[in-house]
Amino acid sequence: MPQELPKAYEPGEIEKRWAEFWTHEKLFSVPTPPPGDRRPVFTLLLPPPNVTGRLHMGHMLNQTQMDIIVRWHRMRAFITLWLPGTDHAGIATQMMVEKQLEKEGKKRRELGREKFIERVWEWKREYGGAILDQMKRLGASVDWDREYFTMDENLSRAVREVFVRLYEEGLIYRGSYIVNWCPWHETAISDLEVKHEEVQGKLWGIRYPVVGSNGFITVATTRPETMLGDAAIAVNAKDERYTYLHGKKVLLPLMNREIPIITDELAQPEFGTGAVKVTPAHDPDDFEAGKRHNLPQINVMDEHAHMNVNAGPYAGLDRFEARKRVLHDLREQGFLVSEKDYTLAIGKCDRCGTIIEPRLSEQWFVKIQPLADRAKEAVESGEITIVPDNYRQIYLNWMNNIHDWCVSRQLWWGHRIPAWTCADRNCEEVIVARETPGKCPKCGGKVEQVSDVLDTWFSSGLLPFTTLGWPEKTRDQEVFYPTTTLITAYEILFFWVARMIMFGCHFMRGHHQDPAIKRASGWAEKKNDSVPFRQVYIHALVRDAERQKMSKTKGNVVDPLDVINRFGTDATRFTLAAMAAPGTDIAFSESRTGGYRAFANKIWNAARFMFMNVDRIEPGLRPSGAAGGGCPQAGIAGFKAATLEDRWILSRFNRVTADVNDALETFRFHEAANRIYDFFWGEFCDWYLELIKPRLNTEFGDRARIACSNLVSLFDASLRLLHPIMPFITEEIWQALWEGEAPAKSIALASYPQADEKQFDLAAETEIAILRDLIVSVRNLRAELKVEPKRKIPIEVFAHEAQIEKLIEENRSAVERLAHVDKITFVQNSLAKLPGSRSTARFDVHIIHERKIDVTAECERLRKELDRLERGIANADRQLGDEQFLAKAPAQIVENLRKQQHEFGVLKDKTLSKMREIGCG
RNA sequence: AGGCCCGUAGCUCAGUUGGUCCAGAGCGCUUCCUUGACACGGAAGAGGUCGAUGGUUCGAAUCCAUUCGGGCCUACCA
Repeated sequence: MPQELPKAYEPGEIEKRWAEFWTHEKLFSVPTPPPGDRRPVFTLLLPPPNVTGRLHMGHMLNQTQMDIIVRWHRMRAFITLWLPGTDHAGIATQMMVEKQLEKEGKKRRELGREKFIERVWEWKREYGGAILDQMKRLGASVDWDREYFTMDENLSRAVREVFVRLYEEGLIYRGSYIVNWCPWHETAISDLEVKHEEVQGKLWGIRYPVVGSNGFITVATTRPETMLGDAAIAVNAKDERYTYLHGKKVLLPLMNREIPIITDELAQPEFGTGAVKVTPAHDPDDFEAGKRHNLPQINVMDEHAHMNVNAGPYAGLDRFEARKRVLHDLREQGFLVSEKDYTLAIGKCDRCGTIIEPRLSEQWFVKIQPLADRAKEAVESGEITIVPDNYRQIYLNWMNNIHDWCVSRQLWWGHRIPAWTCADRNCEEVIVARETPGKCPKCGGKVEQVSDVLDTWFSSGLLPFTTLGWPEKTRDQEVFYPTTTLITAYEILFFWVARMIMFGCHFMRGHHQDPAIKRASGWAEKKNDSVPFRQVYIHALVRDAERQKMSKTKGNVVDPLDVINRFGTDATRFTLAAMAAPGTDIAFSESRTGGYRAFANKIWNAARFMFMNVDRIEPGLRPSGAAGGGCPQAGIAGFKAATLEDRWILSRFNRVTADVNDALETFRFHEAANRIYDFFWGEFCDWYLELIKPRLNTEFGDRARIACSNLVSLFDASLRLLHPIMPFITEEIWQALWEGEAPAKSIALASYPQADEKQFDLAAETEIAILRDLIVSVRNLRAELKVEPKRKIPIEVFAHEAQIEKLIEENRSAVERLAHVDKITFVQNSLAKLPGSRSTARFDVHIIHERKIDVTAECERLRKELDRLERGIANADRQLGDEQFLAKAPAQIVENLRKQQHEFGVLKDKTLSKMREIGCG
């Protein structure tokens, strides 16, 4: 046992040491359980951080919560697998390496695809692991032996398999459609990757001359440059204002091209002039309209969003420069009829902020409806539960309005689409295959692989089964699929969670989890094992102290590693847990973290106190009755409840244990954390330790030995209770407590406390509450009467019942010590009216002290007290006089109210008599 | 345009299905204490009509409606 623990807790060295120990000893590695293993299983997939990622507060919160849940299950003897890995993050990683090249004065295209990808792998080898190293620092108890990377060969093979199967099932198609195009990245992106922003723009009115008349038709647009690609003007068939123009043509200004006037639902009579320009190559609605009317798709921009040859005189201009010129020319030529302010929502690229251009291009799509239907059903039927509940509805709403998913990206880094096209211009056959085809199966010509790669979320959506060996059927899948829980942020509910559900339900259809394991794990009643997880917990967003979203541009990002360096990982974890009430965002406050570092310090010093006593009383003492090896164990087995305070703390421990287990079951991390905090500090340290000090100091054996042994057993159990939240300090003290003879290699593998109802003791809790009241009352009086702190004073006590007098008598020395009293005298009459007294419904206490009380202050206090009591009595009278209340309220409530009414009555009388006595006005 | 969340002490937040919480915690603040686990400590204290209004109920911080204030997300309206 360490004789000399430092006085103050220094987390840095301790945390580093244990983090290394845990990974080095492979404590959290989970070999595949053999057939016949019937233990319960808990599986959790780490939402893979980007390889380019740096740890931020969101990760830290996410990982803290996951680690708490994981450690809690592991300590309750579940086979607990937490699977870590990283995501290749197509766009982000490619950008990172491009920037690196830029510094060397090189460009991606100069290097060529193959060389470039080599460079990315190099970069990945060099810097890719950073975030996982940071995770180790947090103590994340993941299985490092199973670490994956989404571009690993086995996962890549699975991606190809999925793509080919979906294609064969008709769920993937290729075609020319309008997609969100980022001109900066030069790639298509999905709807989800577009962020909408309200901006002040303009709405311009442009008039088009009607061919064969002197008339005009006026349309409105926010993007005038696209008029260069107009293919028609649409009016609504029901709009009588334009009936006379049906079948006519207009002359497209600037381009001098004739285009038809068509009738289409696209034009809504209420909006603007009721006439709308149709530009099929530059707007999704117009695209659809164009198809309905067989209009040409005139693309006037290239992949950089510069105008192309189709834009005639504007060719070569950037889109915004072109807009200026078009407007200028329209104005000069008299076609621009109006210009007004207009707020519009423009789409920007999520990553670079460039304004998205709707662009007509050849892309690959996943036909989403059949997948979405099953994914919706999995949640509606309760096969997957989403916590908090309101996210369930958000998920379903999204599923109901889902669009086909554009999965191709014009990038180099990623899973290349397993599709080839015949190089022969006359053939152009498309082949989708698992392996590179030798030649075109149709014409025998040479084939070229499609250059696009897949959306990064395509591969991450497969992880729940691909990390378990899919497409092979493996024992890992039987045991660990469906994964149990997913803990993640709302931000990726659609990007990732929804896609996992769609893919999981589709590709794992017909899968069955090992029935014995499923039953043992508590999922017997769930019918469907194709789902990727049984439950999803969506955690909050971490904001800064001012509730602002953290962002690099605002410069308000709190670096978790910086916080950890100052306060310790345990304190940071505890902060996040304690603030993580489900459904509400966290405003991260460092003062709070400071408070929890103090808590760690408190634990540390309580441990020093314990060790000091063990060394003195019984060196080599171990916690008694502790079960190792993660067997669940109720209560504290070896605890000998010899005294009132022993019975009390044992009861309290069991109640807190029940609450903590209950809270963790439903992801109420804050409640678990606060319960332990209040117990350890407010009850264990403030009262229990103080109460047992005299016993520890007795020179004669048994009393001290029992006290010491109880202390050690209680401490052991408390450490285990706290361990999931504060893994490091608990490991440090626990290992010291067992001095190399622990029942497990680590506290992480010891058993988690369970409540034992037999150890609940309501009587002890009530009695300690009375003694605490008495002690606090005396301290209170001392402070008010300004008794010098060092001076012991005599008190008188009047107890309402003999039992209470007996209780105080039996605990006389504790009262004397903790209230700094030198003599207790029991009297048989109320002391309530005496100055320098305090009353409760059970006793009056009076301190004998010559100092005059401050009458004004005392009267004011009494008036407040009286006021409080009278309000309480009035309330109770009103309710108890109400027949409806008596008839409808539960008996327990009525009884408690009666009791309260009585107690308040007693106290009111006491207060009044005292006020008369001191002469309050 | 639709949807969601929040508004409780100076600050940051708890308060699970309405009653035993007419309200708790941490930080901050005031007074006192360096008593051998801990000043990252101990003791005592001040501080809130739970955004506003109306309703449901025997009973509301907790449910409903309206309203004000703050935040967020989804959306192809020129």
